[in-house]
This record gives sequence, C-alpha cells and structure tokens, in this order.
Amino acid sequence: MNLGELEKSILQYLWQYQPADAKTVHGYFSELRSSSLNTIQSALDRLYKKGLLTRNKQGHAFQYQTLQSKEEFVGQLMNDVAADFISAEPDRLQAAFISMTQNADEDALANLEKLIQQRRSQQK
Amino acid sequence: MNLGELEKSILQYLWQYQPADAKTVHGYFSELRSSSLNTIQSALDRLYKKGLLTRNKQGHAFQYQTLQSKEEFVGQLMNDVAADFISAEPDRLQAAFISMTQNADEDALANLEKLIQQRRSQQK
DNA sequence: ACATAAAACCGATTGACGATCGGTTTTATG
DNA sequence: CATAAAACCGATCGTCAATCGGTTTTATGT
Repeated sequence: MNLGELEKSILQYLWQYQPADAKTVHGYFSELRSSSLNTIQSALDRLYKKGLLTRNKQGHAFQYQTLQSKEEFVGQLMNDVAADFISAEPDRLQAAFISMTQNADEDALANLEKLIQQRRSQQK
Repeated sequence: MNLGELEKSILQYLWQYQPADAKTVHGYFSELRSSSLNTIQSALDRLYKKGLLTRNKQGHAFQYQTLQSKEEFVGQLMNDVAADFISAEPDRLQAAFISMTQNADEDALANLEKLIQQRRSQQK
C-alpha cells in the first residue's frame, strides 16, 4: 500500500475527528495547505477505492470513516513491509522485534513484555 | 524509502550472495526475469545512491554489498512506516506492534517473549 | 604506452501513481 | 421541479522505477 502525503494527512485527520465529509476536511486543511475542495475530494475517493475508508451519504455529502484503527492500520503496514522481505513467520516476528527495540529503553521493553504476556494468557 | 520490485529482488539477492557485481546479478536474474545488464546496473546504482549499498572496484567492476543486514533494514522500514503515523507515542507504537502480531501463534509469542527477555538482560 | 574489451555513465523513454483542479453530471431538498 | 451542493470525469503535472541504447571511461594484456 503506497500512500501520498495528502492521503496520510487525511487519514490522520479522520482518526482524530471522524466521521467527516470532504467539505469539513477541506475546511480543516485550508489553514495547513492550499488544496482545493476537489483535491481533497479526490484524495478521499482514492482512499475509499483503496479500501481504507467507508462512506455513506448523509444529505448531500458522503461521510467518510476509517475502516481500521490507527494501530491496526500501522500494524498492517509494518506487516506488509516486512512481508516483502521475510516470508517465514518466526523470522518476521524477530525482525519486528528488532525494529521495535532498536532504540527502545528499558521501560519500553518491560512494557512490551507485559503486553505480550497479556496476549499469551488471553489465547490460553 | 520507496523501493521498486527489481530493487527489492536485488536486495534479496545480495543478502544471500553478496558481494556481487552487476554481471553476476544479471546472470542470476536472467533465469527469473528479462532485464538487460544495463537495467540491473542502473538498479544497483539507484540502490547505491539511496545509501543502501556500498561498492568498491575489483578489477573492472564494482562489487556491491548491502550496508545493513536484512533484519536491520526491515526494522528500519517498519520503523519508518510507523513513524509516518505515530510520532513520539511509545504506547501507540507498541499497540501497533501488538496488532501486527494479531495472528501470531503461541509458539511465536513465546519466542518473542524470550527475545525480549534476552534483550532486556543484555542492556544491563 | 596504447589498443581493446569491459564496465560505468549518460540520457531518453515508458508506465504508474499521487496531486491538482476545471468543468459536467447527478442528486437531495425546499 | 428548480437549484445549489456534491459527486464524478478527465486532463495535466511531477516524481520515480524500469528499461535500454549509445558514449565515455578504465583496467589490463601485449
């Protein structure tokens, strides 16, 4: 999945304020970048066609919403990028681990370990 | 960092067989894809200019080599892709990581936990 | 030193794709 | 059913990977 700058910004916006229609998004970005309403609209449409957003009409306009949480989405992205190079599952996890802990401090590691223990006990 | 298909394949090749010159790489890929020697050469050059490879002349030809291990590189990629959305929020990064391990099985998680413990004890 | 073969380098072309936006069509609603 | 609002269409631009022909540079054997 390749995303442009505008697309990323819109996703970020939606995770914070969704649902939103093109006009609202455009209103928000008018202070940050000079994109016409049409540009915002077509970026939303691209994201929709990429399967990252849902939309449903509310009056005149589509209300857009993300399909995944930011965490799920980023997890997916990391997985995809890793899968391009690493096929076997255990290796992939190991690589992920390395990336996560490249500059992780002790607290972060402890925290991570706790999360993993949680997950292990959850799935019996 | 955006990589094309050929670039990815060449990186994979190098991690397995480096160092190698353009001719060698071309020889390898001649069975897998129809790319001229020049195409391979310019892909190697692109990777070199992107800072992913080193090279030094050995007789006529440059011998190319990766700068990072596959694991380091993939870790970097995952980090970059996460950083696009998650800034300095360790918790969120971890959440994303956990979501990435959504369908990891018990063995993989156990393995991962072991790796974390290793890393924790390493760093005093 | 110099001819030559080998490789590097240069430049042009093609194909995707994100960003951009003007103009036309569709549609919700007073 | 008129109209304003939004969706949709299509064209252009910029960037970048892939491609490769042709030229320049260079390593090396005689």
